[in-house]
Amino acid sequence: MQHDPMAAHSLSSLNDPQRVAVLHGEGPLVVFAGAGSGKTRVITHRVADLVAERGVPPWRILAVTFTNKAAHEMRERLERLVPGTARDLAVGTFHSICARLLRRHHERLGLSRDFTIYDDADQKAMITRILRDLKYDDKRFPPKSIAGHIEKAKQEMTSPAEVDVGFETPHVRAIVAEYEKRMTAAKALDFGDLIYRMVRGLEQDEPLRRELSGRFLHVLVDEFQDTNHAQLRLVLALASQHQNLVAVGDDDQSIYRWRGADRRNILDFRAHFPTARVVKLEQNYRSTKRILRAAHAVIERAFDREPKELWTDNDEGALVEIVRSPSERDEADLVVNTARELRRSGRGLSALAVFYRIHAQSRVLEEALRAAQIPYRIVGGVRFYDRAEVKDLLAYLRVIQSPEDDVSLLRIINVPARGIGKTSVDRLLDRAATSGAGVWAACRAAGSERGATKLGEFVALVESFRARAGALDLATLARTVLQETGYLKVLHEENSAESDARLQNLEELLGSMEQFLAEDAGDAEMSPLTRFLERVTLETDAAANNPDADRETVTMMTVHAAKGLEFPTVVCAGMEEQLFPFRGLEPGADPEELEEERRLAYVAFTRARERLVLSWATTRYVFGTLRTATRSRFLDEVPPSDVRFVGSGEPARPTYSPRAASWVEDRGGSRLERDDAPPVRVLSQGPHAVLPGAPAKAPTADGGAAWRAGQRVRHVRYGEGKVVSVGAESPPHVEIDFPGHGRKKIRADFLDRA
DNA sequence: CCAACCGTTTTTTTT
DNA sequence: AAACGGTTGG
Repeated sequence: MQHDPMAAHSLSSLNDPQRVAVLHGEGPLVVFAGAGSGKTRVITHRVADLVAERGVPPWRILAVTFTNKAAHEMRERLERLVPGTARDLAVGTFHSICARLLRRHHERLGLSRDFTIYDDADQKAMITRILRDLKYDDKRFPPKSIAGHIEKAKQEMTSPAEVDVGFETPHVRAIVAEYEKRMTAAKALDFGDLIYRMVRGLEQDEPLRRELSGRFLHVLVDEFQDTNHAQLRLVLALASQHQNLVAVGDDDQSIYRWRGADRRNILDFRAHFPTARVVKLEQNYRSTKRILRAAHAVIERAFDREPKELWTDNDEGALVEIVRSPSERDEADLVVNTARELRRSGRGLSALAVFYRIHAQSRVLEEALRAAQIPYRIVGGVRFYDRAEVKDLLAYLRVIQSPEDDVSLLRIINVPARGIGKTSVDRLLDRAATSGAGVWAACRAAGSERGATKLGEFVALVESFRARAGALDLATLARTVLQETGYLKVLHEENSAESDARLQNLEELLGSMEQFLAEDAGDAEMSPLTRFLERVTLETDAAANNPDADRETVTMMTVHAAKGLEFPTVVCAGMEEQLFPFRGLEPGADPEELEEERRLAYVAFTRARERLVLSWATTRYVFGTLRTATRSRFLDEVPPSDVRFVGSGEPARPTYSPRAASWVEDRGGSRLERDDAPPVRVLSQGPHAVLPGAPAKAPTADGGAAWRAGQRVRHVRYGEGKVVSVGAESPPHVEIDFPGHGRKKIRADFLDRA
């Protein structure tokens, strides 16, 4: 292959360990890549080098990423480094790669070519129906926990038929066996199946393993610390022939244990591959020295890590701020003030990210930002593809693709209402359960009988769609469905703010179909319909398709969503015990839980480039009741010489105890100095400023009459809306129609006149 | 078959 | 605080 000037230039910009990782030849390699150490550069440059310098065809390189966003980014970066090659690179998440391989080799794996992928909600619906048919109490056997057992078994590569859950085992096994049976009948695979089936196929079908592991000359896996056992087995099988496996990750940033991720996969890499080369990337290019010291102080207290310490040539930087607020409202004001500061200084709002441990914390922050008219954006949260109308349309398309898909069929059988009510559906379900032939077969049988006109019409409707599906393009087919089912008509007739929002969402979905068709490269093996459905089930990370990602806004997200990102200024909100760390505090708790919280804090701190603000509030509403909080232990671990305490956020007379490797607080017996002492209540601005025990703000504060239908009102969270009805309860509630949010029942003293 | 009403639950993180 | 699920009454 000829010399690529771009690649050559890039090599000289790499540091020594980075260059070793990029130029590493054959054989296994594990790269411990600390936060901000240029990990993505190493992976993309390595791929580029393999293609441009070593002449490896891109389709013979497999790159596994953690998110779809990361997969897209890698493709884009490779395209820039070595134009014309990115299209052929085999890159994707574990799930998308397995889905692709399972389809390509469906026949020998005993799968239908156009299998459907069930997400968690579909899986739950399936289990719920099984419980009903098998007459199990869904209180005693919660569908979520059954789903958990199934998921866990597949992650650990044990047959779901062998789940062991203690004394309930026989019942759970019966349910799981029925689940597997019906999934097969429905031609559906759940998320766990995608990996589990592929691994089983590879391990049991030697020719297949030879074919695939022969194809992939090089296998690279990013975020290796977050792989689970099944994923490890997959990687081992795919790399079995050439043994050119590169595992990149950071055990300190392993934050998905709860989802089956096992840090041992990266820590014990050398046990799997005794000849593996080990590279550690420890130079950090992102943060100031102070920020790194703060992060290191937290992570060095973790047990059982791969020894390493980040260092940087960057400046010492500003002190880390630890801010104490009397309430979460005041904490939100801190965020508002920080945003205003950045706007004033010309840095802009996009320089600011706010992290929290759980989504529920975003509400107060949103209210404050809205009230201050500061634009913000939430990463994650409610997903587009989770909205009811979107799921309805997708369910229609899935039924058109394969009517055996019971879960989708039952979702749409009476949507929009077509006179197939609960009684009819129940009769149908009983019939299906008795015959064992699936719901669609039951529909067809029952639909042909007299007295079941509605059902017959429904069957005819679906069949007419199926007949036309091949001739119509995806978007036209979807439009036809919306029209001929009357779905659009019903929404138009409803003519409310909510129905408008739904129509808009459907319009957006149709738009994304058209875009998909335009960009689509085509695939001889799969129809566009199949591929589109697969994509929307697998590409659920909100960041992947965010149109306004670079708008000038504050960004807010959970710490999990922040992994891999960086911002000039980071505010970590809610640094309190029982919130962050959230778990692992109960006496009998698994110590690993607290360890994971610690790594989560490390991830959060290391996102910051220049300024890190750690905020906590002495009181906070949890489940609508006021809770007194204590500072997070992680705050106490940051060296005080790197900290500026704001709002008496400092511990009372701290003494460092190197022995215990933690900050021990000497409260000197003075109750007044305690941080968890009753706070002096400072009233914050805004419509929520209500003294505890004081009468709620009168809804008629402007001296007018009580609330009445048709009135325009404003809510801090939902914006302007129109009163639909006024409740008689106390405290008074009002039902409001908010454009874009639908109908909400809101306590009247949380409203202002618009 | 629906709206209204009640008590209950939510809040970890998500491919 | 507000959404949700189940029940009941029209």
